[in-house]
Amino acid sequence: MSDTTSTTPAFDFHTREPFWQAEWKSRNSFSVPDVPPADRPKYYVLEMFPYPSGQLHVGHVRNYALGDVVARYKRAQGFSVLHPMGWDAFGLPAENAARERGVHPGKWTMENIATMRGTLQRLGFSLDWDREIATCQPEYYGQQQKLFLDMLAGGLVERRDSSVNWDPVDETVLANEQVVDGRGWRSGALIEKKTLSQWFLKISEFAEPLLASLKDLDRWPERVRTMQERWIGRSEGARVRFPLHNPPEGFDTDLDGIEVFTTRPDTLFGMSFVGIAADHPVALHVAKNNPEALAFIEECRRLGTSEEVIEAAEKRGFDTGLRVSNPLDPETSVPVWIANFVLMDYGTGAVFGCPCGDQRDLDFARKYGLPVPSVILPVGEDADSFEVGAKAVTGDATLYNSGFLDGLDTASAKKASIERLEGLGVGHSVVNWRLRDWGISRQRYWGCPIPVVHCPSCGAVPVPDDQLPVVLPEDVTFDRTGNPLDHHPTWKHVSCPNCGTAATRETDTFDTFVDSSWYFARFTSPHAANPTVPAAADGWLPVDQYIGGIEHAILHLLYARFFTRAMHETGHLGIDEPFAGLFTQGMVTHESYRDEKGWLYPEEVERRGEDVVRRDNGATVKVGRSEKMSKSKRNTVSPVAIIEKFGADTARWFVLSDSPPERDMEWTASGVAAAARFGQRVHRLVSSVAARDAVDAGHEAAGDDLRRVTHRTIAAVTEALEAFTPNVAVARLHELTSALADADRKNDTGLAAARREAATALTLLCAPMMPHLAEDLMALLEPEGALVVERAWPQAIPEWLAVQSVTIGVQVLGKLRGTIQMAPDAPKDEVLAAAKAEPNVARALEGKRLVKEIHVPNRIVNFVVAG
RNA sequence: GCGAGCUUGGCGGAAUGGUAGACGCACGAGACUUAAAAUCUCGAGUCCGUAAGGACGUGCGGGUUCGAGUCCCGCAGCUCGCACCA
Repeated sequence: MSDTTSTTPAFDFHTREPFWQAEWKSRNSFSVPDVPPADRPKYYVLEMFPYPSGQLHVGHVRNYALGDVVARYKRAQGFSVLHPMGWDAFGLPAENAARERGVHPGKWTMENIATMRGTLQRLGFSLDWDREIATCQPEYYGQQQKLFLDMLAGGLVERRDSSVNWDPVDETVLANEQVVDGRGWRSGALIEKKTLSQWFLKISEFAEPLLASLKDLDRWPERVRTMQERWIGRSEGARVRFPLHNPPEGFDTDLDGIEVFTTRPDTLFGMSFVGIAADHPVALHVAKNNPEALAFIEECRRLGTSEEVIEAAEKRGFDTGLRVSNPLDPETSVPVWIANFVLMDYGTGAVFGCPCGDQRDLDFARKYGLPVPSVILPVGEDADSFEVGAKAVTGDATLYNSGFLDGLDTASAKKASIERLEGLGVGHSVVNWRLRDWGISRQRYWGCPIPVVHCPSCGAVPVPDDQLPVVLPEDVTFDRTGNPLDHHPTWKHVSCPNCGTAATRETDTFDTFVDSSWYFARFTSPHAANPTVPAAADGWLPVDQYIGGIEHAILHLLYARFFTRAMHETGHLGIDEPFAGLFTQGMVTHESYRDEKGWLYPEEVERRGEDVVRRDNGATVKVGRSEKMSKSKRNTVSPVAIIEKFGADTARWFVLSDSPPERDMEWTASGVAAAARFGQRVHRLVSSVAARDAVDAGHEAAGDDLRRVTHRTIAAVTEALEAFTPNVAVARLHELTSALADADRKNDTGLAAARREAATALTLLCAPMMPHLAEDLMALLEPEGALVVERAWPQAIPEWLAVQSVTIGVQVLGKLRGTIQMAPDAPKDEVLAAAKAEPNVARALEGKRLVKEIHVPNRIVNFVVAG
């Protein structure tokens, strides 16, 4: 190899990368047993599994490269590492493909999986492929059906009516995000609200523990915890019942009052109206014989879906003519309004309006000329002169004009008012949660069948264990609207497991968030006959490091946390929290290019000096800012093309360089080229060392400096990987490479041992990022030695971390005036003397009186002077 | 509206309260080459100065400190999330 000319590429990734991949595979380098071995600590690294959309994109490459760095690093550190991969394989795009192109969702999905698996494997990730799972396979979803039935038996599931977005043209239910301006995204039809009987998981019963244990997730990003906290939405207050003064005829007895949730019971004396949601039972009752009320309600419903954002500021209402009395002040009564800003699905769907203490109530009162009684006095204001203006009172205040609450501060008044309400039997303190139960029924084909049979006499009957899994029928058609499961000729017709009479299967399938709520547990025993195997699941879980996009900060992570608890309750897991550490990585962005004809792909343009031009005709192209890659702007890069042109190691190295992983990173052609260049440079250098420097050379003093750099680099890279900053590790490896290049140029055999040591360290330290190159280099350095994947992480020797001399900055009044070289830990008086002797410092001190001398050993000297 | 995060050279970024700008990109100069590519070396925050050196400098304004990119208070801009949550 020593006579290699500089024109041939040193590292032929086209052949070497597949070679090492095959080598790892044949040695089962990345497989681990279902039960973690007792002789080593376990480490479970997991990246969020992908939806098989068709092609891997560079965002995936970044996600999985990060995870692979962790996995390979931990493996080298002596951990037994579980690092599995699978597919979030159910979902709507497969059905859309079926409708648009006539391809069966299963076929479409499995083909996509094959393509994407191929790309992942070509990237050389250290995955245990024997554990691969696809959620669309009965082996997986059948176990999910068991989990569901156990939760049903355990009282964690409920069937109840719920309203959905119904597209009357496509005859399908739409998710909220599929409803655009009140119309179906595909059909354009006006969406209707339709009430269906649906299955719910009782996540709200877990609101308290889900909230409480957030504080223990100290290796989660603060903002994810905050988002979940707000989503769960605990709020303390009171429920208060307002008796109807003038109930209209025909009112049900349970409608003889209006129940309100409030966090401000202390402001009851400031009440000027009660607001109810458009869908509130009282509102609906009023609308029965009041066309105007009905018209207003219908308008509110429309606004609910379409112009919500535009009209957000506009408070509107309708006076029902009903009045309620104030329980704390029974002599008074206030009107009941239907108000568009009151939500039916929060609290009780009714509020009492205290305009002086709530901006919305104030806006509403001003608009409709309702009174604004002043009951909250801001600290420092005078009761006789204070008036509420355009802003409601918030912040520190005391109550006044409020009977027995007068003079109390907000907190005391809340307490006192609740006590009074409870004494009167008209209210009580409650904790209200924003989190609502999780509706999991979807009227779709491509999902996990809900394992229930509906019998006319027995009702909803669980499918018995010996009839599981309930498998999706293959022979379905998408040539008509609606759910194919529903119009399948035979599938849904079964006999009741209970009584044997003719019954029908549930044709709804699970929300695909269910599939991803427990896959991390299934990975620990992916082929077991039960959902989990306790020794495996409890041995490997929790996931030590979970890595994925911030877009899953709330739903997926919250559902997975809930599911883990539910699986604990039903005996499938022994833990409560699935993910001990969470890392959310940023997006990959790219410049966009366009000319007058439209957007251009990056490969259609090239840089010429300052300009970017079209490759085909040289015309100048307009360059847009770097933003999230999207097909519509054509600012995408294909991982497959990058691998073919530069190799997997280059792609991996590049996505780990420069940008810290939690931030967005910009994909640039020059950055990829630099990564490729670096890999080749390392290969040239290490080849040179391997060819020239004897394996058994002894260390000589000439190599001391290089040794120090080597060990400092080992320490620094280790620290950087521990801190999840591979970009910093990359920088340190550049430095080691430069130092080795300097030593390589010197024709000094005294450097031989130090060069070998540096080359070996460089190889091992690069390995988590560029594993194939590292194997090639190690094979050059030690042809008979072990593979890199079988080697331990290098250890920095403390002796060589010590520096020979330190550069100490010398400041005068905090301004740097010079630097001095000193032996490490030199005595203070020597350092100060040398500092004063530094010519530039001496000049700055001249004629000044020394007030104070600051000395931070090995770092800085600061002279404080006067005069 | 509420909340979180971010703001450092031409660009991406580094920096336990202690020499700001490591490392990389782009750029410039040079070496090698008939030439180019590749490779290698050197340079570079801005301004003043031939230089030595000096002034300024981490979004803006204050503060704490011998010393602030870093800590505290206020403000602005950008990004993201939630959004009439009673």
